[in-house]
Amino acid sequence: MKKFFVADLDGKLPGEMLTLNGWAQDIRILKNVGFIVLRDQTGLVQITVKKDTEPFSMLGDISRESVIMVKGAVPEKIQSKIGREFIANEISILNIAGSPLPIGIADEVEVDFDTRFNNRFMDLRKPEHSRIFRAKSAILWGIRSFLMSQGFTEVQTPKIVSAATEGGADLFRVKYFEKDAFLNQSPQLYKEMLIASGVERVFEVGPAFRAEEHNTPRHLNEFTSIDIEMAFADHNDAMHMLENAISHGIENFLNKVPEALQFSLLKSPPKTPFPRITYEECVSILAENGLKVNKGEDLNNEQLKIIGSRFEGFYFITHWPREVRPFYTSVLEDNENFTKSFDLQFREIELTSGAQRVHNPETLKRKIEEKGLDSSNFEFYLKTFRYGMPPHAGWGLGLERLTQVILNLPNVREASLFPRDRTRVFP
RNA sequence: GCCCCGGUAGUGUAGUGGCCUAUCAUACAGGCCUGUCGAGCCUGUGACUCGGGUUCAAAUCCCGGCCGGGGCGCCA
Repeated sequence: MKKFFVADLDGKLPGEMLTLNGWAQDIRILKNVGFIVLRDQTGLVQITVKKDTEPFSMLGDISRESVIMVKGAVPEKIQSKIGREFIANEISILNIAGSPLPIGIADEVEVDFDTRFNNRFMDLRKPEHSRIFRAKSAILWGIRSFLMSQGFTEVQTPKIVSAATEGGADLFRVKYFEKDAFLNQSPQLYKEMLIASGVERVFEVGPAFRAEEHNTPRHLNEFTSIDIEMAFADHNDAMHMLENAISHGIENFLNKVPEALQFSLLKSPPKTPFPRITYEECVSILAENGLKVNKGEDLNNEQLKIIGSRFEGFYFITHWPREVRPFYTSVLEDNENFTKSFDLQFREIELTSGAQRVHNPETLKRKIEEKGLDSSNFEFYLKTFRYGMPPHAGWGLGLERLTQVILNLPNVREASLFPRDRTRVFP
């Protein structure tokens, strides 16, 4: 049906009869001429309607945001400030838009988050909102193609599960016929089971669910997790894979999305390797700033801001104390108080958590119990460690948070088409 | 889970007890206008989150509900 896009008009010769489809963003009727600003996913064009032509009489019937088809041609000389112009010979209204609009598109009026998300389909007609998802798509595509080039297989694992992955985060409970089940908070256990299956490098892009009642600009209750797991690898290998994946994702975004530089915070792919700082070094820096971190304690937001201010962009915090890491995290050979783990940070925002994993089944069982969990609930998982499990490492990367920091969005909800937060389950 | 803040036309706002018959912008309707482009000018339509209370009088004060924004904790 649709032959080409508005942006394809560039370079077309006058006189060639063409058909455009799109939304009538604005209509201006003067005494002797009329104009429609037509929008499609590629941009805007001014449709010029001369008084002596047949479509002039119907201009008044076209409401803003109506869907129209226009036949015509580009003029000899473009006079519109938009930079694209099209002289209409014939206009058809394909679907009239109601009025008033729930959100104005051409209006220069601020709209609250709540109104925006209640009317997300309208909100996304604004290019500054829809382009976030073109960016997100391109970032993900770059990461995906990089992982594919490194011998990874993309997998899909269950989101309805019977047991908690890590015991920490709260899970959403669902009815599963006569049983209780949960929405998975992470594909962690399944990724590791696939390592035991002999698929040496796996990744998954899928939803993760957290039933935490937080209300912040960086939390979603359903988010997209990019998760990898690789056999015969340690935490350093996993960090290499991560920084290169992110760099490729950003490179693909900057190269493939029109006008990416205009709205991206990052103007070029970040240089690898990313800087690394250990947890103990962070504690020392904070001590110099008069902030005390108790032994084995996580760093809070205030503390992460201070650490983050020392770096331009992405950086790793490595060797976290064992107390703040899940049971499947392996510890350093020469100091069991610290782990072969890392977080990827951008300023104070945590983007990734990763580690080398425990691969010895007895150690793993002991660590599950040390965390106060019932190891019998993890038998399906532990079993896969008893018949030939390689050493392995991996990470989970939050796609919405990554998009948020690359585009410098004030709120992570903007990087989710239909965000799920503490109070929103609609639309 | 704890704490703070907010809810006024379709949208975004002004308003802190009587001068509110509620401000402004934008949208919408009608009119004017030699090509406009955040068009301009004129006229008009349109709103106090819900329930209870205080008061001679409530958009305004109090209590509760509903809805939202944020901080902490926790996390990706």
